[in-house]
Amino acid sequence: MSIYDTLNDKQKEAVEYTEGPLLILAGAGSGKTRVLTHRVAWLIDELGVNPWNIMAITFTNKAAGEMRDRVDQLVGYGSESIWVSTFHSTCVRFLRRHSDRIGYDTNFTIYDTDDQKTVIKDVCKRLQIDTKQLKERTIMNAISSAKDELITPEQFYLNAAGDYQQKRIAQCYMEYQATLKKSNAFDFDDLIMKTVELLKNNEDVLEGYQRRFRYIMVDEYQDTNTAQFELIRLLAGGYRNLCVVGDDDQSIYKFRGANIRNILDFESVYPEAKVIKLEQNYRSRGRILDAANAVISHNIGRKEKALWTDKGEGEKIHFIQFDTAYDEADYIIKDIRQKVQEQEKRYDDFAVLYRTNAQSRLLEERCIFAGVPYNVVGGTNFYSRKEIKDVLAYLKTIDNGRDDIAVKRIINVPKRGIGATTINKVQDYADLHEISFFQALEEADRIPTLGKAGVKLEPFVTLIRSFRTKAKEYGLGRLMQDILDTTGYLAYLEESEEEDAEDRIENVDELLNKMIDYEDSAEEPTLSGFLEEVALVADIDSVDGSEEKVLLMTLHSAKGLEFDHVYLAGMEDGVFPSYMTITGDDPSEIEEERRLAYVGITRAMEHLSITCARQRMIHGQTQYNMISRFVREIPEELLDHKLPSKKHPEWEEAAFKKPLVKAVVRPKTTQAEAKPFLLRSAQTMSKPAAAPTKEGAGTLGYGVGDRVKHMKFGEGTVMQIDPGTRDYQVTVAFDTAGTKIMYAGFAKLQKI
DNA sequence: CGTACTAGTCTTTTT
DNA sequence: GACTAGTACG
Repeated sequence: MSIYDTLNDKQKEAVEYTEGPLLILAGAGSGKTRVLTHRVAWLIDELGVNPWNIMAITFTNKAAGEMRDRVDQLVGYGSESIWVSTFHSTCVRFLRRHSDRIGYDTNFTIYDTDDQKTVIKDVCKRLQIDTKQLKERTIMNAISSAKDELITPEQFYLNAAGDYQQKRIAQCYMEYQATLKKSNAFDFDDLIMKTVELLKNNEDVLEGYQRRFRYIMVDEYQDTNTAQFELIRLLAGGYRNLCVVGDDDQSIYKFRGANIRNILDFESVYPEAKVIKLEQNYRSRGRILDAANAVISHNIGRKEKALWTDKGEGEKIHFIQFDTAYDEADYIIKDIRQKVQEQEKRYDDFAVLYRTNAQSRLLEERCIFAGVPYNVVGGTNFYSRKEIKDVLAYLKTIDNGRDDIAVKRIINVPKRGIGATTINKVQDYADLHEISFFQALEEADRIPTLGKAGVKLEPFVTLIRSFRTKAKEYGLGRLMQDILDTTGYLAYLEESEEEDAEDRIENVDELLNKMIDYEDSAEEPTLSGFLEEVALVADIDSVDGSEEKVLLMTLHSAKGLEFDHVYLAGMEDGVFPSYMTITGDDPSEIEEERRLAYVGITRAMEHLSITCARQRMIHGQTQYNMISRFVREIPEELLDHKLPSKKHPEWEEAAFKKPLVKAVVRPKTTQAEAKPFLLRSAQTMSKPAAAPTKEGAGTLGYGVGDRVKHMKFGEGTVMQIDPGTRDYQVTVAFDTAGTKIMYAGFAKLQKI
């Protein structure tokens, strides 16, 4: 009995077809990871390929690690020398070796989105761009998309032709790129684009890698962008043993430049390519699969596939609509708790998926309230916290003195009396002499404009220099500890009056632990190595599936995972599909959302619950949404409850009438109120509960002359109500706090 | 130079 | 509602 006997015919074919280009169209749950790992095993065991000659590119570090583990289990040796990593890590490895070929030092820094924004801001200032007219965000997105498409600043400028705005962006792009180069830094997109540049312009380097990587595999191929495709094309250019695995129906990263054409056109780029479809699903029950198939069939321009399963139809899909998002969250969490208590389930059998990170808050709250252990994936990244970025900036400053952003970030943290004026003067000097910011600091005594302030700079320079010396003899852990002590950063946190000071200290402590972990586990621990690992982690990477916790995450994060019971929360038009895509005029965006729905549904193995709410707060405003169109695309017989008819929907009609005030100021719901609408009386249902975009004056619940109560200011009298652009401005004369003008939505005044 | 307050934006998703 | 950038003031 061999390990390959457990594969079906198609899977086996894909495993054994090793020579030449191969496209595996793997539907959700069709065992593509099994195919990939067995394929690697096959290459090593049966064909005697040296693991060193195999490269596999995955989407996340987590997937890479899992792949290595599984190959290890199959083969038992050699898995450590297979090159398995993400696109970004792969490129960093190339660049660390050869970036001097394209004019960068090999100890470059990686700029994250925050750093990018700082640079862009600076660039805008220099180019005198009015950021009200041309937003930083717009510029950043434009540059990022350009890089995804391998468009250089010069090409961008040419493409702009007569378009003034585009020309301005092109100038920013040029200036931005120059700044990065001066700082010896790459942004995320550069990692790919510059690697392509490196390989294209250095034939010896390219040939070296082409010879080494005889077999290349790419997972989640549907989410690659043009630059990534070009990278693969170059690397596979020698042997052409390129195997890509993907599912066009699961392409959900168009906003990040993913080019679905890469999968649809694979056969035209590689005419000799073999195509194998994996259509048997081993994950989900029949009804779940039927629902997924029904939804995705509404998309046009996809590769026809028919997923099937022999697992039996399973139970119906559970659908409930609630009055409020609060009720929805309450129900989901209590339902999970009940199932764990009454059935033999573990908390990690459950996942709640939603469209936007903001939706996690309510669920999290309910978990705490109900005592349900949970893990939120994503949201605010650990590494984007202020205190973490500060400490990292110290490390970056020590590692790469040309990283101006890092230096400027910490030059006055903790306070050293070095303000904006001084920094600007130093920067001017640096610009004038074309040196880095730190070099300018070192020459502070030669900057005449500084005056007295210059004295404060010297200790800082000495401090950093001493760290650099220490960095050579200390281990990483000790270095960081020393930084925290010597700079007084820890003391600065400890003395902070802020409420979350303790959390921050914990976070810094956590970072120290990670650093020590890294030092212990890495083969050759270096500061650059640690910083790059930190820069390239994805939220999902840190998720440990064996913990007994409910997972809360976005649909995007859930890709590639599976759970016994999945809850899809917030299935409402305006939330999912998002407001942006509904109101936008690009129909392909709805299709992308639909693919996301498909991904969500197919995460479920045994049970699927779909929930939505009539009313929810978005950006601090109450919104009233209809049931998601995607739910309506599921055949009714697959659901356990009928959907309310769309023709005379009492409650939906209400969505266009004026709302009740009560709906806005809502105290915590009791259990009894949290009943799903299907169990409610018709009377309750007909209650108009909905909302035009702006609240009418009548909806405030009070008028001029009324006595009202405010949480902070106490009682007072309403003097005036003015319609503002978004919300009403209310002037209130408080008995004790004086007269205040405030926005009605924020003030939460209650009539007394 | 540092702080405290105000106004504006945001959120669709992320390596 | 939360966060951030920008401004006025001490």
